[in-house]
Amino acid sequence: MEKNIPSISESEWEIMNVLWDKAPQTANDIILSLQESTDWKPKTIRTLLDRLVQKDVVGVNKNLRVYTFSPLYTREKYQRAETESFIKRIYGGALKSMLVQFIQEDTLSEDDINELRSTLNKKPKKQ
Amino acid sequence: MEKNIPSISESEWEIMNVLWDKAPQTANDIILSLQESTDWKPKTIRTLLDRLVQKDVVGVNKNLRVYTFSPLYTREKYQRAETESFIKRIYGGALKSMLVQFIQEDTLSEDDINELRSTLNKKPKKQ
DNA sequence: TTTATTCGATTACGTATGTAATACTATACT
DNA sequence: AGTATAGTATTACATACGTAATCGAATAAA
Repeated sequence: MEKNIPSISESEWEIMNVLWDKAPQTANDIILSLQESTDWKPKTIRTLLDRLVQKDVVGVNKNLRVYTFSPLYTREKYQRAETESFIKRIYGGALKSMLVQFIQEDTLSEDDINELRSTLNKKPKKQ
Repeated sequence: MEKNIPSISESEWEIMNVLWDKAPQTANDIILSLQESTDWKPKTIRTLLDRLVQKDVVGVNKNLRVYTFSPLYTREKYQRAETESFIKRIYGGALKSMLVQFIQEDTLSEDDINELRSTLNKKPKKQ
Protein backbone atom coordinates (compact mmCIF):
# COMPACT_ATOMS: atom_id res chain seq x y z
CA MET A 1 0.00 0.00 0.00
CA GLU A 2 1.18 3.44 -0.81
CA LYS A 3 2.01 5.58 2.16
CA ASN A 4 0.35 8.95 1.98
CA ILE A 5 2.55 11.91 1.64
CA PRO A 6 3.40 14.10 4.61
CA SER A 7 1.55 17.35 4.68
CA ILE A 8 3.51 20.52 4.38
CA SER A 9 2.75 23.96 5.70
CA GLU A 10 2.29 27.16 3.81
CA SER A 11 5.83 28.34 4.44
CA GLU A 12 7.24 24.99 3.59
CA TRP A 13 5.51 25.21 0.24
CA GLU A 14 7.64 28.20 -0.59
CA ILE A 15 10.75 26.16 -0.05
CA MET A 16 9.38 23.32 -2.11
CA ASN A 17 8.51 25.61 -4.97
CA VAL A 18 12.10 26.74 -5.11
CA LEU A 19 13.35 23.18 -5.10
CA TRP A 20 10.89 22.09 -7.73
CA ASP A 21 12.07 24.83 -10.00
CA LYS A 22 15.59 23.49 -9.76
CA ALA A 23 17.27 20.70 -7.84
CA PRO A 24 19.53 19.91 -6.21
CA GLN A 25 20.33 23.19 -4.56
CA THR A 26 22.32 24.14 -1.51
CA ALA A 27 20.68 25.82 1.45
CA ASN A 28 22.35 28.97 0.34
CA ASP A 29 20.86 28.78 -3.14
CA ILE A 30 17.45 28.47 -1.61
CA ILE A 31 18.07 31.32 0.77
CA LEU A 32 19.09 33.55 -2.10
CA SER A 33 16.00 32.67 -4.11
CA LEU A 34 13.70 33.39 -1.25
CA GLN A 35 15.43 36.57 -0.24
CA GLU A 36 13.72 38.17 -3.17
CA SER A 37 10.23 36.94 -2.62
CA THR A 38 10.06 36.87 1.17
CA ASP A 39 11.63 38.66 4.08
CA TRP A 40 12.63 35.57 5.95
CA LYS A 41 15.96 35.46 7.69
CA PRO A 42 18.41 32.85 6.45
CA LYS A 43 18.09 30.94 9.71
CA THR A 44 14.36 30.75 9.25
CA ILE A 45 14.71 29.30 5.81
CA ARG A 46 17.22 26.82 7.11
CA THR A 47 14.79 25.70 9.77
CA LEU A 48 12.02 25.21 7.29
CA LEU A 49 14.32 23.24 5.06
CA ASP A 50 15.41 21.04 7.94
CA ARG A 51 11.84 20.34 8.83
CA LEU A 52 11.16 19.20 5.30
CA VAL A 53 14.11 16.87 5.55
CA GLN A 54 12.81 15.45 8.80
CA LYS A 55 9.45 14.87 7.18
CA ASP A 56 11.16 13.02 4.35
CA VAL A 57 9.82 15.34 1.77
CA VAL A 58 13.25 16.64 0.90
CA GLY A 59 16.42 14.58 0.60
CA VAL A 60 19.96 15.64 1.41
CA ASN A 61 23.20 14.77 -0.27
CA LYS A 62 25.85 14.93 2.43
CA ASN A 63 28.67 13.67 0.29
CA LEU A 64 29.58 17.08 -0.92
CA ARG A 65 31.30 19.67 1.20
CA VAL A 66 28.16 21.68 1.27
CA TYR A 67 24.93 19.74 1.49
CA THR A 68 22.53 19.81 -1.41
CA PHE A 69 18.82 19.29 -1.21
CA SER A 70 16.27 17.77 -3.56
CA PRO A 71 12.54 17.21 -3.45
CA LEU A 72 11.49 13.60 -2.96
CA TYR A 73 8.05 14.01 -4.48
CA THR A 74 6.97 15.69 -7.67
CA ARG A 75 5.22 18.97 -7.62
CA GLU A 76 2.29 17.41 -9.41
CA LYS A 77 1.85 14.82 -6.74
CA TYR A 78 1.61 17.45 -4.10
CA GLN A 79 -0.58 19.69 -6.16
CA ARG A 80 -3.04 16.91 -6.73
CA ALA A 81 -3.21 15.96 -3.09
CA GLU A 82 -3.62 19.49 -1.86
CA THR A 83 -6.10 20.43 -4.49
CA GLU A 84 -8.33 17.52 -3.79
CA SER A 85 -8.53 18.22 -0.11
CA PHE A 86 -8.90 21.91 -0.77
CA ILE A 87 -11.81 21.57 -3.14
CA LYS A 88 -13.46 19.15 -0.85
CA ARG A 89 -13.18 21.45 2.09
CA ILE A 90 -14.03 24.69 0.40
CA TYR A 91 -16.39 23.73 -2.35
CA GLY A 92 -17.86 20.54 -1.00
CA GLY A 93 -15.93 18.56 -3.53
CA ALA A 94 -17.29 20.27 -6.61
CA LEU A 95 -14.57 21.65 -8.80
CA LYS A 96 -17.33 22.98 -10.94
CA SER A 97 -18.70 25.30 -8.31
CA MET A 98 -15.31 26.79 -8.01
CA LEU A 99 -15.08 27.36 -11.70
CA VAL A 100 -18.52 28.85 -11.82
CA GLN A 101 -17.54 31.35 -9.21
CA PHE A 102 -14.38 32.26 -11.00
CA ILE A 103 -16.08 32.67 -14.31
CA GLN A 104 -18.82 34.79 -12.91
CA GLU A 105 -16.42 37.00 -11.12
CA ASP A 106 -14.32 37.79 -14.11
CA THR A 107 -11.31 36.33 -12.45
CA LEU A 108 -10.86 34.61 -15.77
CA SER A 109 -10.36 36.66 -18.88
CA GLU A 110 -11.94 35.88 -22.21
CA ASP A 111 -8.62 34.55 -23.31
CA ASP A 112 -8.33 32.28 -20.31
CA ILE A 113 -11.74 30.95 -21.02
CA ASN A 114 -10.91 30.27 -24.62
CA GLU A 115 -7.83 28.43 -23.61
CA LEU A 116 -9.76 26.37 -21.18
CA ARG A 117 -12.25 25.49 -23.87
CA SER A 118 -9.56 24.23 -26.08
CA THR A 119 -7.92 22.31 -23.27
CA LEU A 120 -11.23 20.67 -22.64
CA ASN A 121 -11.51 19.72 -26.26
CA LYS A 122 -8.04 18.33 -26.40
CA LYS A 123 -8.78 15.93 -23.64
CA PRO A 124 -7.92 12.47 -24.92
CA LYS A 125 -10.88 10.17 -25.22
CA LYS A 126 -10.78 7.48 -22.60
CA GLN A 127 -10.65 4.00 -24.02
CA MET B 1 -10.14 50.43 3.94
CA GLU B 2 -11.65 47.04 4.24
CA LYS B 3 -10.24 44.91 6.99
CA ASN B 4 -9.21 41.52 5.74
CA ILE B 5 -11.09 38.58 7.02
CA PRO B 6 -9.69 36.37 9.78
CA SER B 7 -8.32 33.11 8.55
CA ILE B 8 -9.99 29.94 9.67
CA SER B 9 -8.57 26.49 10.10
CA GLU B 10 -9.56 23.31 8.40
CA SER B 11 -11.74 22.14 11.29
CA GLU B 12 -13.30 25.53 11.65
CA TRP B 13 -14.37 25.32 8.04
CA GLU B 14 -16.51 22.34 8.88
CA ILE B 15 -18.37 24.41 11.40
CA MET B 16 -18.77 27.26 8.98
CA ASN B 17 -20.13 24.98 6.31
CA VAL B 18 -22.85 23.88 8.67
CA LEU B 19 -23.70 27.45 9.54
CA TRP B 20 -23.72 28.55 5.95
CA ASP B 21 -26.18 25.83 5.11
CA LYS B 22 -28.54 27.18 7.72
CA ALA B 23 -28.42 29.98 10.24
CA PRO B 24 -28.91 30.78 12.99
CA GLN B 25 -28.39 27.48 14.73
CA THR B 26 -27.75 26.51 18.32
CA ALA B 27 -24.54 24.81 19.32
CA ASN B 28 -26.54 21.67 19.66
CA ASP B 29 -27.87 21.89 16.12
CA ILE B 30 -24.35 22.16 14.89
CA ILE B 31 -23.19 19.30 17.03
CA LEU B 32 -25.93 17.11 15.66
CA SER B 33 -25.06 17.99 12.07
CA LEU B 34 -21.44 17.21 12.56
CA GLN B 35 -22.03 14.04 14.48
CA GLU B 36 -22.84 12.43 11.17
CA SER B 37 -19.90 13.64 9.18
CA THR B 38 -17.17 13.68 11.81
CA ASP B 39 -16.34 11.88 15.02
CA TRP B 40 -15.72 14.97 17.06
CA LYS B 41 -16.93 15.08 20.61
CA PRO B 42 -19.53 17.74 21.40
CA LYS B 43 -17.01 19.62 23.52
CA THR B 44 -14.64 19.78 20.63
CA ILE B 45 -17.25 21.26 18.37
CA ARG B 46 -18.14 23.72 21.05
CA THR B 47 -14.52 24.82 21.32
CA LEU B 48 -14.23 25.32 17.59
CA LEU B 49 -17.41 27.32 17.57
CA ASP B 50 -16.18 29.49 20.42
CA ARG B 51 -12.97 30.17 18.60
CA LEU B 52 -14.90 31.33 15.57
CA VAL B 53 -16.84 33.67 17.78
CA GLN B 54 -13.64 35.06 19.25
CA LYS B 55 -12.31 35.62 15.78
CA ASP B 56 -15.47 37.51 14.90
CA VAL B 57 -16.31 35.20 12.11
CA VAL B 58 -19.41 33.94 13.82
CA GLY B 59 -21.90 36.02 15.79
CA VAL B 60 -23.94 34.98 18.83
CA ASN B 61 -27.42 35.88 19.83
CA LYS B 62 -27.48 35.73 23.60
CA ASN B 63 -30.99 37.01 24.00
CA LEU B 64 -32.52 33.61 23.74
CA ARG B 65 -32.32 31.02 26.45
CA VAL B 66 -30.02 28.99 24.34
CA TYR B 67 -27.52 30.92 22.29
CA THR B 68 -27.79 30.85 18.54
CA PHE B 69 -24.94 31.35 16.13
CA SER B 70 -24.69 32.86 12.66
CA PRO B 71 -21.91 33.39 10.19
CA LEU B 72 -20.77 36.99 9.82
CA TYR B 73 -19.32 36.57 6.35
CA THR B 74 -20.75 34.91 3.30
CA ARG B 75 -19.49 31.61 2.13
CA GLU B 76 -18.58 33.17 -1.19
CA LYS B 77 -16.40 35.74 0.44
CA TYR B 78 -14.43 33.08 2.22
CA GLN B 79 -14.28 30.84 -0.80
CA ARG B 80 -12.86 33.61 -2.87
CA ALA B 81 -10.25 34.57 -0.34
CA GLU B 82 -9.12 31.03 0.30
CA THR B 83 -9.09 30.08 -3.33
CA GLU B 84 -6.98 32.99 -4.29
CA SER B 85 -4.32 32.30 -1.72
CA PHE B 86 -4.49 28.62 -2.45
CA ILE B 87 -3.98 28.95 -6.15
CA LYS B 88 -1.22 31.39 -5.62
CA ARG B 89 0.61 29.09 -3.29
CA ILE B 90 0.06 25.85 -5.11
CA TYR B 91 -0.11 26.84 -8.74
CA GLY B 92 1.86 30.04 -8.78
CA GLY B 93 -1.30 32.01 -9.26
CA ALA B 94 -2.56 30.32 -12.39
CA LEU B 95 -6.01 28.89 -11.98
CA LYS B 96 -5.68 27.65 -15.47
CA SER B 97 -2.78 25.36 -14.67
CA MET B 98 -4.84 23.78 -12.02
CA LEU B 99 -7.69 23.10 -14.36
CA VAL B 100 -5.38 21.80 -17.00
CA GLN B 101 -4.00 19.33 -14.56
CA PHE B 102 -7.42 18.19 -13.53
CA ILE B 103 -8.58 17.79 -17.04
CA GLN B 104 -5.55 15.88 -18.13
CA GLU B 105 -5.58 13.56 -15.22
CA ASP B 106 -8.99 12.10 -15.69
CA THR B 107 -9.99 13.46 -12.36
CA LEU B 108 -12.93 14.72 -14.33
CA SER B 109 -15.46 12.47 -15.95
CA GLU B 110 -16.86 13.04 -19.42
CA ASP B 111 -19.94 14.41 -17.78
CA ASP B 112 -17.95 16.79 -15.67
CA ILE B 113 -16.22 18.01 -18.73
CA ASN B 114 -19.42 18.56 -20.58
CA GLU B 115 -20.74 20.52 -17.68
CA LEU B 116 -17.61 22.58 -17.60
CA ARG B 117 -18.00 23.33 -21.28
CA SER B 118 -21.45 24.61 -20.83
CA THR B 119 -20.43 26.58 -17.78
CA LEU B 120 -17.75 28.22 -19.81
CA ASN B 121 -20.25 29.07 -22.49
CA LYS B 122 -22.67 30.60 -20.08
CA LYS B 123 -20.26 33.32 -19.14
CA PRO B 124 -22.11 36.60 -19.38
CA LYS B 125 -20.62 38.93 -21.93
CA LYS B 126 -18.88 41.82 -20.34
CA GLN B 127 -20.30 45.16 -21.32
C1' DT C 1 -36.94 21.99 47.20
C1' DT C 2 -33.37 18.85 46.16
C1' DT C 3 -31.27 16.76 42.35
C1' DA C 4 -30.19 15.76 37.74
C1' DT C 5 -29.29 17.70 33.34
C1' DT C 6 -28.03 20.88 30.03
C1' DC C 7 -25.51 24.95 28.51
C1' DG C 8 -21.93 28.01 28.64
C1' DA C 9 -17.15 29.46 30.45
C1' DT C 10 -12.71 28.28 31.65
C1' DT C 11 -8.77 25.42 31.56
C1' DA C 12 -5.68 21.75 29.56
C1' DC C 13 -2.26 19.79 26.93
C1' DG C 14 0.42 17.93 23.07
C1' DT C 15 1.90 18.91 18.30
C1' DA C 16 2.56 22.07 14.39
C1' DT C 17 4.02 26.36 12.71
C1' DG C 18 6.28 30.84 12.26
C1' DT C 19 10.29 32.89 13.24
C1' DA C 20 14.47 32.85 14.61
C1' DA C 21 19.11 32.73 17.83
C1' DT C 22 23.02 30.29 19.74
C1' DA C 23 26.47 26.75 19.67
C1' DC C 24 29.56 23.91 17.37
C1' DT C 25 32.70 22.50 13.49
C1' DA C 26 35.24 22.47 9.56
C1' DT C 27 37.42 25.02 6.16
C1' DA C 28 39.66 29.47 4.46
C1' DC C 29 42.51 33.25 5.13
C1' DT C 30 46.42 35.78 7.45
C1' DA D 1 49.16 27.98 13.58
C1' DG D 2 45.53 31.07 14.91
C1' DT D 3 41.44 33.34 13.74
C1' DA D 4 37.62 34.58 10.90
C1' DT D 5 33.86 32.63 8.25
C1' DA D 6 30.54 29.71 6.50
C1' DG D 7 27.85 25.66 7.19
C1' DT D 8 25.38 22.54 10.17
C1' DA D 9 23.06 21.18 14.50
C1' DT D 10 20.65 22.29 18.47
C1' DT D 11 17.65 25.07 21.13
C1' DA D 12 13.98 28.65 21.84
C1' DC D 13 9.70 30.56 22.25
C1' DA D 14 5.09 32.43 21.15
C1' DT D 15 0.83 31.44 18.77
C1' DA D 16 -2.39 28.31 16.36
C1' DC D 17 -4.68 24.08 16.17
C1' DG D 18 -6.70 19.56 17.35
C1' DT D 19 -8.97 17.57 20.80
C1' DA D 20 -11.03 17.65 24.69
C1' DA D 21 -12.23 17.82 30.13
C1' DT D 22 -13.68 20.31 34.22
C1' DC D 23 -16.23 23.84 36.54
C1' DG D 24 -20.18 26.67 37.32
C1' DA D 25 -24.86 28.35 36.56
C1' DA D 26 -29.43 27.84 35.21
C1' DT D 27 -33.30 25.12 34.32
C1' DA D 28 -36.00 20.95 34.38
C1' DA D 29 -37.45 16.89 36.66
C1' DA D 30 -38.61 14.29 40.80
